[in-house]
Amino acid sequence: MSISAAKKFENFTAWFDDLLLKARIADNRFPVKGFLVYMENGAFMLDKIRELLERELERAGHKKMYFPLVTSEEVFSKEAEHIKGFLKEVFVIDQGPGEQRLIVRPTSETIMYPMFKLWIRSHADLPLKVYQSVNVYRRETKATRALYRVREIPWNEAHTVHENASEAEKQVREAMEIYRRVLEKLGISYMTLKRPDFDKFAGAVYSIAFDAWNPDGKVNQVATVHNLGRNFARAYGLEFEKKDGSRGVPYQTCYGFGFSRVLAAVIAQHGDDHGLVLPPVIAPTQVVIIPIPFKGQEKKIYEYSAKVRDLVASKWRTVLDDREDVTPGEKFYHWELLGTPVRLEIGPKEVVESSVTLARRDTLERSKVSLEELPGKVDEVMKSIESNLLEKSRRMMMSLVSDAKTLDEVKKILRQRRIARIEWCNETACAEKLKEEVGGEIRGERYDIAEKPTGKCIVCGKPAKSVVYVSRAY
RNA sequence: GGGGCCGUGGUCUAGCAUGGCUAUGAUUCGCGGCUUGGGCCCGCGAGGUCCUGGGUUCGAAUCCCAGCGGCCCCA
Repeated sequence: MSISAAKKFENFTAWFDDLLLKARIADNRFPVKGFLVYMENGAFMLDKIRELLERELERAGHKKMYFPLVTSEEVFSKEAEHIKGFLKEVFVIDQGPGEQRLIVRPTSETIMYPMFKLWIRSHADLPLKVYQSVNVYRRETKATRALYRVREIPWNEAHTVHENASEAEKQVREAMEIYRRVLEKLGISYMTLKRPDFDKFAGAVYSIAFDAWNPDGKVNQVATVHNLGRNFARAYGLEFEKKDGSRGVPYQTCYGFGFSRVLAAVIAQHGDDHGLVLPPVIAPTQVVIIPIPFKGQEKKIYEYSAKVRDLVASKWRTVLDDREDVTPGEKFYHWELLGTPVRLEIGPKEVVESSVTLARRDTLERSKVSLEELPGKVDEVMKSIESNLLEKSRRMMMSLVSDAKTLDEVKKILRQRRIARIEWCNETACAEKLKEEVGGEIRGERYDIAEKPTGKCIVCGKPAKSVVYVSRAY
């Protein structure tokens, strides 16, 4: 039994924007479009998400570096497809008359790869695996949305260089696995989709995206993994000496993970009518203790509450909410809004029994726990919340997808704010027609499992070549 | 890229059509009191470039133009 999450499905935008501000995650009122202020809870969670990801990247042998914010127009323009994809949305710094203009990174290929050229001499320098967690900047022309579509994008980008194509291919799988682990820890469910050619990263051989479900039916692309082949390597003159003494052009991959979109997914997938529901690993406060100080017994209750706090605070981020001008009921709502996973209520009864009442945020279930059992029980509940969030989110993801055999059915599914699975002939013309007719776009075919088409293209009726997913998107 | 709607204390909002009193109410915030197992109540107080700039007018939150910002729909 959990609280209703009806509000976010009824009017997602209002629910979400209201929550961002009330839960002190982000303030969208900064006077420049597409830029927002991350307040203490948002900043805290972004940092935690970053730590989770960086730990995984380090484990897999990536090295952290920091590259400059800018490059020159000339260097930026070397890879033809890439510049075509990004030129319209880069911010440009005008240094004044006679000085070259600078490009602010929309992503860092063009900034890193000239350096890779200097660093890579032989096969012994490969594989090269580096990453950085920085902001990138894109001058979005469409409407911006807090966390989902911003112009200052906090993310992590990793870039790798390999001797041959199969090593690069292997790297793609490693990247997918890293992202899977992090998203799973956060209870986020998603589909991994290989983007159709017309929608792949500018300059890539192919792109795989992590599309997380969203209550309004517009999928949220939280991460992408790209196999770059040798496109950039050729454009930026990367070369290395092979074991046999001959020279070769290396293969590259890159992958990006959007912290603000992942945070948005956490909020959107788990939140309910009372506010945030946070996975323990990123919750700014993990345990809140609420004393219920009856008249004449205040001292006893506060002292006991402090003792309980000391019992859990060494392991969990704990707050004893001993404000005296706020009623316990109001505190319940307050900490539920903030998504605090575990609440311990302490009144006269608990003091007498040497117990606490434990309420978990995801289901709001309450139980009595003795003091001796408390530390173990808290650990257990935290684990249970983590797995419950993931499980619930996965069930929702599955329930959102339906097969469609006609464009009308696709339309109907999208109108229900859901995701359609269709068969397609792989022709761009059909993709465009479909987009025009139904208002959603082909997001790609599953990467994690092979889905074989058995029928005809939903648009033109010719034999289908792939099974793809259609939805609206941020 | 095209179209529509909108912008009033920190937040939400009335007023705008048909220009005219000290800009409405709630919430929030501060102080005091009372309460405390789900947003309690009472008193006092604070808080406004009515998005910005220009125009029309004796007079603009209100009408007109431009810009900035937000939301929705279509492509």
